[in-house]
Amino acid sequence: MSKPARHVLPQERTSKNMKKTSLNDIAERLGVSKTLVSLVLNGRGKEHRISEEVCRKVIELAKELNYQPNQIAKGLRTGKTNTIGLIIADIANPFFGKLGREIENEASKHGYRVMFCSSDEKAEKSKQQIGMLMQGQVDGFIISPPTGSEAQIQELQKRKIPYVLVDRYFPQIESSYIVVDNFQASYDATMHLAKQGYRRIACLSTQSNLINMNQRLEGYKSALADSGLEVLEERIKTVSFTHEKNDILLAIKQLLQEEKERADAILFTTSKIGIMGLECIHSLGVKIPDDVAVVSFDDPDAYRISNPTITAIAQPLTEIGSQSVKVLMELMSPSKEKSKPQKITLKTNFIVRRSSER
Amino acid sequence: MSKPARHVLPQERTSKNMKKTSLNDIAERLGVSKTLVSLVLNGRGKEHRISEEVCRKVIELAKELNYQPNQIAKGLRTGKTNTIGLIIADIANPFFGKLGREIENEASKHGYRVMFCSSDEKAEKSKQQIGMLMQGQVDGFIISPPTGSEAQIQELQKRKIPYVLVDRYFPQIESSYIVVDNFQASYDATMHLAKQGYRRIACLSTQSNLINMNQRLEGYKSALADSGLEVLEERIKTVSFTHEKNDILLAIKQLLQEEKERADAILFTTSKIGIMGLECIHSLGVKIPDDVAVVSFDDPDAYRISNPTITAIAQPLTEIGSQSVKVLMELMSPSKEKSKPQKITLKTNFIVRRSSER
DNA sequence: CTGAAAGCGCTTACAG
DNA sequence: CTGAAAGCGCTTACAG
Repeated sequence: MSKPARHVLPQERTSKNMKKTSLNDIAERLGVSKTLVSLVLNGRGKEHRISEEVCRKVIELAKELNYQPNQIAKGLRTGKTNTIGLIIADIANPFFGKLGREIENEASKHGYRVMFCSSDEKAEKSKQQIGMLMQGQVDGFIISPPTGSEAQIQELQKRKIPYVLVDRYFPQIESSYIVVDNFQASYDATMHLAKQGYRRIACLSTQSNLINMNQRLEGYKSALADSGLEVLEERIKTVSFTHEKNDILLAIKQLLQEEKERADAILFTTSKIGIMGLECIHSLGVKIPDDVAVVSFDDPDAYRISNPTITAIAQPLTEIGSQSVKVLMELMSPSKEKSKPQKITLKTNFIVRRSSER
Repeated sequence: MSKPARHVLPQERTSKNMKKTSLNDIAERLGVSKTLVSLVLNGRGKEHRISEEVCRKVIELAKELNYQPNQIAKGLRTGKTNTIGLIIADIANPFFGKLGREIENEASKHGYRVMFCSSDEKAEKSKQQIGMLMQGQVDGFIISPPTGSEAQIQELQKRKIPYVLVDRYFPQIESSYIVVDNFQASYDATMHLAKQGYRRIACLSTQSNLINMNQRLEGYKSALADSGLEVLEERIKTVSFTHEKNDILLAIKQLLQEEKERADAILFTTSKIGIMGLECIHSLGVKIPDDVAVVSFDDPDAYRISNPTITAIAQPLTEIGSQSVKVLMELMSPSKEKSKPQKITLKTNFIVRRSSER
């Protein structure tokens, strides 16, 4: 009885990893089948009425051999990876970093891990990243989709791959999403400035047609109108993602210096712009809030230790994170195949600090 | 000729995913073997002298069917996942967020993805996370090991699982690591304060015996000694990870108010402590640098927009990130099985700003 | 109560 | 130049 020739893997196992124990090892040592071991170790022993005696033995040996089920093999068999793909603009941006952390926490409660990709707000990048992760690596996605990524999202839709959008969405595509009420947040912030007596309120935003940014602009404009203030196009500046630093300096100079009617307040629509904007303001020697008041979306650490402290529109990151995971979990559960997309809009938290005092 | 009964997966495939195309689909449609298709699609057609005609056909059909190789299946077969496990304290902490981003960038150049876990500096957490990811999910680890995680690292060592440590390491364990010269950085920063004429220089650090923190303390003490200044234990305060906020406020009060000989400068050994510390200092109405000078490790955005701007010890995050991936890649390459651990110490960048001006 | 067998989608040593 | 077959480590429908 000659054994059939054993195939040898390219990376020889023996030197590496000291041969991890597999289901088979346990089965052989105990003289039972893999089936039984698998059942027992998955806690389905009782249900299959396997004797307590046998169960105990299996569990003991598994512990002794420090058995760790190979998730890859499990994944191949079951079609589940227990992994979420997270596509955001930049994990180094504290806004997304904090969001990522909240998603990690909630995912972990459901037994899920997360894989992240930074798209830098570039549609080509997110397309490549989604494509890569779609190759059987993740069970679903949480995505903050960049400008121009509609087709990718539609592709996910078409392929019935579970996903939820965060921070922004595409109105023409039926998706689940978790966002904040950007219009209201922006409206309230601008009203606050107007009530404090500021008359020449400017807005510095990003050059994108993403819905969240558009809504922030609209909220700003509406508040001006409702306060009897004029909406001047030259007080609305937008900056690109790529040359942000220069663009912002230029915009702020125009807002504060070159015009006759210089702005007496600025609304920043993201913390990234806000932080750079504040640097520019300081470098120009302009005083906050005496020369110009400042309000910004998001609430990074920097705004609390800034002097003066910066009035902020804080987003409920914990809730955005946990809700996005929860909704994704529902989409991924086999039972709820036909459930409607969930569209969740959360309130922001307006924190008045010294930068907008009169 | 009755077909053998086809097994049906629990999650019925037909409704989901519209049956992704597999190697087999292509092979069948073309009337060739899976082997051939696999070879061609992996660019090994020439090498195996498969006719150009056939190669072209395979590649064409693959494109047409939008074939995406199933990475899980590939992983099971080859034992490689092309994924790195990243264990850091907290992805929401901008220091680790930026590091994560750099690691992501470099990993992507090598065709790798990254999975992150936040350990909150808790050994139990990192143990659980490493254990989870070790179940065939990642090819190697980049870890910022918390206090008390020596055994976990030794376990990786024992199992010959590739890993590299960042930010800190355990001197008693032979590992590859990428760190900065913490002693020198701290020494230089303290000397800078001494040269500016500050005499009562305090240090606020974390309650941990991690080597990086110890070295920062040692650098501080050495510089005091070399400047002819006394090292007073009551000027060295440490705070726990859990109650940081309260601890810091208390420590700063003690440093600045309750003592007769109040501190005239403070060295913060992390940006997390630094940011909270600055908040406390502001809330106490103490002026920087007139009442107390400030220097901090790390260089978050906050330090540039703070008023005054904060003198910082910036770590070369790009290089730490890229080096850690490069070293890990070497460890994971089958050729270099026996190479010695790489121990890399990088220089920090001292940025003098207004918070330490005299 | 338990086991033999199929199969997830790949890669690769081997044979021709 | 090409294919049949084994096998990575699991899970599960089916048979007894």
